[in-house]
Amino acid sequence: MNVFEAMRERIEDSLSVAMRDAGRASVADGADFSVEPPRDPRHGEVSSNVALVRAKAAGMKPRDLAERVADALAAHEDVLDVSVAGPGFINLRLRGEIWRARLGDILAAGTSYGDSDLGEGKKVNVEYVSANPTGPMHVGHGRGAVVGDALASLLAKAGYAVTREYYVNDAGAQVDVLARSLYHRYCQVIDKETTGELPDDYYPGEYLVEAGRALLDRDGLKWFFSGEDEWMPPVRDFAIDAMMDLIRDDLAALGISHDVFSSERELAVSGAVEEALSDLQDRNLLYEGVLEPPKGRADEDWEPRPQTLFRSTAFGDDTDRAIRKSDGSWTYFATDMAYHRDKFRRGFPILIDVWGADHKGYVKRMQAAVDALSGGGAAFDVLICNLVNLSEAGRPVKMSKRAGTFVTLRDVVDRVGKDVVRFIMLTRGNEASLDFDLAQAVEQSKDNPIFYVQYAHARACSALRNAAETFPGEDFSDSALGEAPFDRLDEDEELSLIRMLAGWPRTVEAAAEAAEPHRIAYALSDIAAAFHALWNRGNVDDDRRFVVADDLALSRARLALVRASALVIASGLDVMGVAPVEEMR
RNA sequence: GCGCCCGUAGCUCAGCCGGAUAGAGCAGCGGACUUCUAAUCCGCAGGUCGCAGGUUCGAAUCCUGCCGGGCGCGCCA
Repeated sequence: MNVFEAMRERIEDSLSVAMRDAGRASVADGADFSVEPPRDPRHGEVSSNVALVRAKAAGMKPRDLAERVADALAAHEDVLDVSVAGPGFINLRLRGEIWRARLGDILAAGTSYGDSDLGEGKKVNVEYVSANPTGPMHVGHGRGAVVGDALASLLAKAGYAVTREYYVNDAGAQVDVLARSLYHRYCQVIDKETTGELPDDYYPGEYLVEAGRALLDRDGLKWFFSGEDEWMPPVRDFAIDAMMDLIRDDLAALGISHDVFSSERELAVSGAVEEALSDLQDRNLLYEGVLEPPKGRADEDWEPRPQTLFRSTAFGDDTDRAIRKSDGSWTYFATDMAYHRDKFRRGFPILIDVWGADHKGYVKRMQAAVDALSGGGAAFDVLICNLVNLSEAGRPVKMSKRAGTFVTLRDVVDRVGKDVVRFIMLTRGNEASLDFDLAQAVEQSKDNPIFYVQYAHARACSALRNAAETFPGEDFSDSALGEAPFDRLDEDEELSLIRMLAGWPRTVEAAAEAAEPHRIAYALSDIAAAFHALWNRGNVDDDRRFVVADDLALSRARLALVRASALVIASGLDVMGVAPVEEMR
């Protein structure tokens, strides 16, 4: 049970009662008012602004309406105390049992506590990573990967049917360059002397030397004496496969696997682009035109050129967009439009893309395109992930591909571990830039949020281990603790932690609705803080330890709270893709 | 020039679709350990929410205009 949602319904009922008693017509219902824990605990346990929001429609002063609703609420058995405060807030205190009973819910549900049907099983496609298959992933890609993956898990927890998708940009000039780079390495492996140095515009990474050897192993000297026309297609395929293997390995190291990989090239050859454009053509959204040069920027190479344009300005874009290059091939935008149309037509009414900050300027045109191609039927959202600034003990890590000092995502994951990387990547909103300090990330102190949260979980496990020693033979399983006498939990700090845990379903839903997985990290930090505070009381006062040797019943009740805290933390870590630890040693 | 993002305590940042006296961590100061791991906790101090208007019962939040910073701006993906 979600206490706040349950109270929302009671407030709705009380509102109707109040209106009827006042001789007013009932006001249309809806979720336009808040039911939430107030920031200041002196304002009660549950607070609502319903009277402020509905006063106008009710034709009453906010405080008058609040008084009436409060009177109706006061009659409810679960409500201990109601007051009207400030401009017309209704503040409630509930019977302790309402809160305590949530411990039973948590112990019964385990880490699936907080699961919600908010999404009503609607299909959502989350496209993330989509790094070009030209080399290993860098740290910036890693952020998009973690944010996308956590968002997908979050939406799944909130009741959406989520598909995790990767768009492989395996078409266009860059994969040809990749193929040439690989071919060059292949030739170098065979005969370094005659092949010569790697040209400047080729991909320089060592990983292509390995791929070159692998190509030699597979095909022998077959391509060494042939012309580019001949070797390009097979070598390109080989290169893309090799790079995708590399990327999949990098992702696996982060614990990420996608459900669907979509190929740009397959899309281009399947005629999907022509279909999409013909859709637009039919609706008169394509035309031949000449774009204005961008203002305020001197561009020597600018030449006015008539080209096929998509009327994206009709959907809020700043300028219309080209769909064909001068060599006759499609622009990236054209294939990407076809791709998004394809996703929509595969039955996803909700599309979410996770992109890097360098693609921010691309958002409007894609929104315009999805709008046009779905006839407004698709909800499309883009999460932009800002830069990651890597540092080491406060000093920025300088990276240069040429100097060979480039730090890859894999380097970082191998250094600090996947769980640390994932957690750190979620400690900021995705649009804010993120400082990632390699030294601080593994520091064992409260400066390090992942340590702080993991430590709380470990401590909880420790308390349970201790209980098993103190009370040999006693059953401290989740189901046994679910039967503990919760009414023994009557101290303010205990109740305050219980209320925090009871708010977990609300946190999950709010984070999912806002598509902000980082909120989970913040919520876990809050819960960990409350848990640590509770723990420490036991250091000051023996009677307040979780395990009290001469009072089994009290111990069981407290351990139920301890276990419930661990389960909620584990539930949040699960959304983040982080494994909870049971001890820190 | 245009577009998007950002500007909150000395520092790094939260702030849920407008809500009550703006929060947390770090740094600073003062306390709590013969530990269910003190790897933690408690307290104190610290703010014209960039500036100026507007919208309204109420604005850090929404709107407009400035100031300051970042990113992007026809055929690269």
